Amino acid sequence: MIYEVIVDLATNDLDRTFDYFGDDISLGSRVVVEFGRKKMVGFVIGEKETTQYPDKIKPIVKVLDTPIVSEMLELMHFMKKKYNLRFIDALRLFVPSKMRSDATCELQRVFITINNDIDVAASIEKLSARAEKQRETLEYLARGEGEYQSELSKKFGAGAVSALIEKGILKSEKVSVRRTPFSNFSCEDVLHKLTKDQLNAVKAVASGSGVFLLHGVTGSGKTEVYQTIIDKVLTENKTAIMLVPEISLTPQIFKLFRARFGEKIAILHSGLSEGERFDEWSRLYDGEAKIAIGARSAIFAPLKNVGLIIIDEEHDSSYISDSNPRYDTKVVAKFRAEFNNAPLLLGSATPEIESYMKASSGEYNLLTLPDRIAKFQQKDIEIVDMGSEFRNGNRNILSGALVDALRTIIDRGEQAILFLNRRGFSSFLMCKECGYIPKCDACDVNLTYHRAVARLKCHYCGKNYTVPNKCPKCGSEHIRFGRTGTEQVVNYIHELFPETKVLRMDVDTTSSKGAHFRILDDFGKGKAQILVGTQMIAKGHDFPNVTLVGILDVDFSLFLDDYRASERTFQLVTQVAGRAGRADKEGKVLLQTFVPTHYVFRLAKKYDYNGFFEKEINSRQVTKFPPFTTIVRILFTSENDELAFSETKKIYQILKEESVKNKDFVYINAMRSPVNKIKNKTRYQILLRVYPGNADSIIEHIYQLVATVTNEIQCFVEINPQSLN
DNA sequence: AGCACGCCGACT
DNA sequence: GTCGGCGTGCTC
Repeated sequence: MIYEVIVDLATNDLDRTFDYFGDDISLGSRVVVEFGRKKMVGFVIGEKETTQYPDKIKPIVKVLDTPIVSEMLELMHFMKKKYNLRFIDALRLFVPSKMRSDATCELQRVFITINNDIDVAASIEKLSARAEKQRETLEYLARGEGEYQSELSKKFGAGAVSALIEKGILKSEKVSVRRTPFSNFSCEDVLHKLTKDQLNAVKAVASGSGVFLLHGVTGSGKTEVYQTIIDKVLTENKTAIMLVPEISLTPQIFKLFRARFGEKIAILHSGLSEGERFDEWSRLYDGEAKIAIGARSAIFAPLKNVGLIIIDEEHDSSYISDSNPRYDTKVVAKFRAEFNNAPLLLGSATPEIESYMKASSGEYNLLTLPDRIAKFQQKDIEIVDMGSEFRNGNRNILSGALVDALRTIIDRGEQAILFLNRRGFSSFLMCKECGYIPKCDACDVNLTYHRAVARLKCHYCGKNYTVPNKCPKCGSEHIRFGRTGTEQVVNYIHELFPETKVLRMDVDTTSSKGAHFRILDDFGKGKAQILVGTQMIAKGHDFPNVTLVGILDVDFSLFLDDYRASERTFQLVTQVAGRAGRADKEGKVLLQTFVPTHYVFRLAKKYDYNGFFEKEINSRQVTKFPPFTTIVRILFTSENDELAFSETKKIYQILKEESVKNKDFVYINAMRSPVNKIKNKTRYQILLRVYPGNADSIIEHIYQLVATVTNEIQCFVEINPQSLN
């Protein structure tokens, strides 16, 4: 038989199969082949009877293992087409990196059993009195059916195990798959504890297929719903994948799911070493673990017979991979769910606008958990007008109201969280007195200040403006940009309350491994009364003693040059506010802003997601932004500026011409990329917006066009990009 | 990505 | 004469 092999090299001209011959090799096998005169690892992705190259063809040297199942081969083809990936880009996502860095690392694990013709009791007798570990090992094995060598060595030491093999008492064999016997258990005892809404959600998802959107406020018990449905799925002898944002993969979550599902879960997160990741992956592949829990990449978990996929905090931007290989986890999840005829459950307190629209239109099934469970209660959000603070002479980072509130909780011995926005770096102009922000005439998008040319630019259409030195709205001269860092806030608090301990959490303080958890843990234990931090303190942590949450500079996120700025801000405020949620204590949330009347804040104050959705969806429709259009960005990068320019222009002109004839084009323009030089490479971009109906075919066409660009220019196509830098 | 082949300049 | 520069092209 002729086999079609993809070699493990990521270059465009090797993005095709090479024919080799061999016998009885399964598709998806990882093989060693001679490529040129080097031995290389590759993947078998096809087979056929004949080859076009009968005189060149070589044999497959060795079959290592078969890590890719047919579902993943289909997913590979799907992702290649959808995201213009190379075969190998997709394949690499499906396999732990250890299997590449270490080609000899075979999937087969060594399984140890007691030799059939051995009398256990007699053997134990014969062992030396000092060989206690060996005796323990043998006794342990006699009770079960056998164990992986790695596990056994962990328990009794490698020495004891190998000594017993040496004596011929134990038998070792390489196995590629071992099914752990599945224990049936009932989840009836859990079901009766659920609220009516939770129960409805469980029933709907467990008996259905398609996409479900679970809209439940913070503390409404989404986790219970997830766990119960996973239980149900397991009793049907199926498997489940649960994705959470990387940042929510806290020890608390591990504990919660370990307690419920024990060894049946495998956890994949960025903190794992190559070896650990490989082990967890293997446990899923072997069928030993049935539930994969992890961040984005866990969607590629090697599970068979998937009965459920959950994406928690579905609005989180980390589900979109914005560096190579680029893909949208939700799209991949939908593919896998459909392939397995399994439900896909998206959960969030503040769903993505696009998801909620699909839920309203009936494309997704909407499930709601409107009530918080007893121990949680939403606290009032108080809006503090920083403009009026400023006019009254307080130019500090903290408003009078927030300082008073801090004093109160310090006196009571309670805790506070102060939240700052990490994205403050993006510089836009704002009037400190009236909150006016310059916007682009054509795009209804906030302008960004470019220091180099001292002008304001629109990142969506490229139009630029002069910088006003007076506010055009109120005439104030206090129109400027600026930002405050966590460090400044900490220093200021030290000045005000020298006795009070403060912890700081941001990129600077969490760069070392585990620092993240340590800071949160210290704060949880009460080692500090105030925690000052960025984005990373917004999620999932539950500190019962926190009774005050201060949101300091969320305006920055509101005025990013991003069509999702309002959405992101609403999500952020809702999420941060949820940190002060315990019912048995009084608590409040203070939100400092220069634009107190902005609808995002007005609606967030009332926790009114539906109101926000209505407002936002209207504005998206009017301004023709997603989900009513699809944004495509084609980025050209090169050290050769002239060439990059001319290639950009060439592609632009082709597309421009098409856009005149094609009604699906809403907008198209070419420009220098806002960050127009990175590592000495100039950057140009073409931005277009097209109606979603035929977006796929237009995008495919763009992929073809981009393939004609000379190799000297790197060219990337992004769909609904997260950032336009 | 490697690794060959290949066709010009400056060396014992 | 030949050693070696890295441009170009191929790997089933």
